[in-house]
Amino acid sequence: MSRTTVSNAYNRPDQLSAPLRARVLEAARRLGYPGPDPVARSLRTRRAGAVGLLLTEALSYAFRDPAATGFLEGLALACERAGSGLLLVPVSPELADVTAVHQAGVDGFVVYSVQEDDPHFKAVLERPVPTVVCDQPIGVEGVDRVGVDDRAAMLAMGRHLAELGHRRIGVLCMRLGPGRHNGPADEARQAGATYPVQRQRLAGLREAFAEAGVDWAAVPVHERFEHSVDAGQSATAELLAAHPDLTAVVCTSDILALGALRHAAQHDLSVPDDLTVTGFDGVPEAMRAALTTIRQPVLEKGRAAGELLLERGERNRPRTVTLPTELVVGATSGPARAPERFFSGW
Amino acid sequence: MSRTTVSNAYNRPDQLSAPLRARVLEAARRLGYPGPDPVARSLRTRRAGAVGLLLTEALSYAFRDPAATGFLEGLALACERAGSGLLLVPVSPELADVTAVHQAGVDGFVVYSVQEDDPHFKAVLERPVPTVVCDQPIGVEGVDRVGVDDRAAMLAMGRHLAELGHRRIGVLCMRLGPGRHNGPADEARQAGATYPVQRQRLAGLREAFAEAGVDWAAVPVHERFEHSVDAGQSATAELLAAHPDLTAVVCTSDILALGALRHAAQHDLSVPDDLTVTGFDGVPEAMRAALTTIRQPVLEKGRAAGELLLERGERNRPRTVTLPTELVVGATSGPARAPERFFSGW
DNA sequence: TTGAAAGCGCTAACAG
DNA sequence: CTGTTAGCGCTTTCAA
Repeated sequence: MSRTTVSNAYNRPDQLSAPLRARVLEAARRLGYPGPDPVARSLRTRRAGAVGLLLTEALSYAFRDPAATGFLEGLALACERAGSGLLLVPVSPELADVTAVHQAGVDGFVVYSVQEDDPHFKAVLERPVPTVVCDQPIGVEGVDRVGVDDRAAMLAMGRHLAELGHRRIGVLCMRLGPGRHNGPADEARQAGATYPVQRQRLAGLREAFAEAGVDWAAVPVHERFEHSVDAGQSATAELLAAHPDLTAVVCTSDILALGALRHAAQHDLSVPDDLTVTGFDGVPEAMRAALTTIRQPVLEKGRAAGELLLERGERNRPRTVTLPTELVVGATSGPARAPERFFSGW
Repeated sequence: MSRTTVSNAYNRPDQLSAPLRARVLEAARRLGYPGPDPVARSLRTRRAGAVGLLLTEALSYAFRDPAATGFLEGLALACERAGSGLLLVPVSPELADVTAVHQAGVDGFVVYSVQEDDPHFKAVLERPVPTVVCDQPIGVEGVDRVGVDDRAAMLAMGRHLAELGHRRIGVLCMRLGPGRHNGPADEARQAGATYPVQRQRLAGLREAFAEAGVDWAAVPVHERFEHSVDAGQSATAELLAAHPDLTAVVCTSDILALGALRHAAQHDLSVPDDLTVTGFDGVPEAMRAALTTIRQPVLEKGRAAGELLLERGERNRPRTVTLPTELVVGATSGPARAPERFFSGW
């Protein structure tokens, strides 16, 4: 009996008679043959049957960030439908060890929100497989992208706040660039941010307040390396200590905003009467807290990224998918309090 | 120049001179050679560099269940440390299509909480790679397992409730066996449960109440196919409608218990004065709600599973890891209300 | 240090 | 319907 016959027995049941196939499978079982080796098959067919996922953060962090899990859920959905596996590539974000990217047996990569010039990302680009980026980096040649219009979204948020009379605002943002920077981010650092998404969000906000006649140079922006509720809380404390006159804290993520809310609660600041707080993302926790935020379709982003990568049948399709966002006015934004009301407790 | 030299240039820099190596790499770049093909390398070295993960539920569900994400986080941590990828195997839980398991190029499988006789699990066992099970199924020969003592944990919970004077309790449990069953689960169904974890938890509870002289046959057990807060809520409504005299609702998961709490809140039942509610797992949401529950180290489970699979150096290691659990008495369990206090509003 | 040869396990042409 | 042949791209002895 030849190898072909056995191979056919497994892969193309219609190419041989049923009894013969049964005989083959029976013999295989008797001999303890575990079926075709998937790696050898992949080598031969030039198809790994899996999509690689590259994240900025440590793999384990992704499961703690609700926006990331939403994305993962959507991506997993798309992979399921296509019968493709999802390989989480184990990169140590601080380390520039790229072997994991080289070692990944995948048919393509999805890159989720990584820094410009990320070495792992560069390694991905060198691999001869298609790549789809979600969110960041932007404008990489030959690479499809799915994301939202961060600038426009934050512009809408800024206008909402300006309409409410806010003129003295503070901003909490996520990591802007290299280094474990925590604290105020001056305009130079803002301009040099290697995370386009943060850059865009700040730009949108700046534009909205420029319309209201607010000088951006006077707007304090505080950066946090870690993305967590705790980080948001401590950053808010810092921000308000330095600028007691602020009427609103604008955060570039819901997680940070939840930290701001926690600070407010612990310091008997009434939201929104004493302080307006806003977020970005629209994660479940934030919606439960009635946070004023920008909702973006995180699950759809994952699904779209997966589909872009897996359904490569049709050429000439859009190489960029921009999903819609929505300003959700919750219970944490209200009219700016009168200028004379100060709080010494900060 | 020979293949060996090129291979060495990539894999064993110490086997050739630095200048030669540079020359090779330079030439590779010039010729557009993307580096060694990971699949071919895997075939040759007989190492895929990835761990496969098999879940009961659809891949996408895993990201929504906090216990599962905790497990994933721990597993991802172990994989990171070992430099191994984590391949999420796309199985459609309802479908018995096993090809995804056959197709996965992995060095081993981690199986998370699947049913006995799950066809995907069977397919995993046929693969000639090591396998580690978390939670379920139990007692599979030649397969390592990490889990907790579900029976003992629930025994402790039952005793806690019995001490508080509860005698008329109702139980909400997760899927017990095949079929989309929703509603009361009689003793036959309980005994025939194909999910050992649920079986064990019920057994522990039964034992505790037997000690208190309660006949298990009189304890209503309601099953839900779906594992969600909504399911817990509707099951609680059903349970209390059929048994208005219950003083406690014992849930085999926090998610279900959160649903019970929601039902109580929406029906003006005071917890724990009118009704005691308990959960299982100790997920963050539940701890925030001060739920009385059993805390189990979900992250550690993931990490232990990964380590068991990846650190196969030492032989004669324990083939089973049983992690500790802890009864956490929160604010949702209190003394049973007096028998005469009934609620007609149910 | 470098090169030649062997083969990991499989599938896709093609010929019978 | 079945068998023969030829690689997929790599690493690893082993010899030069």
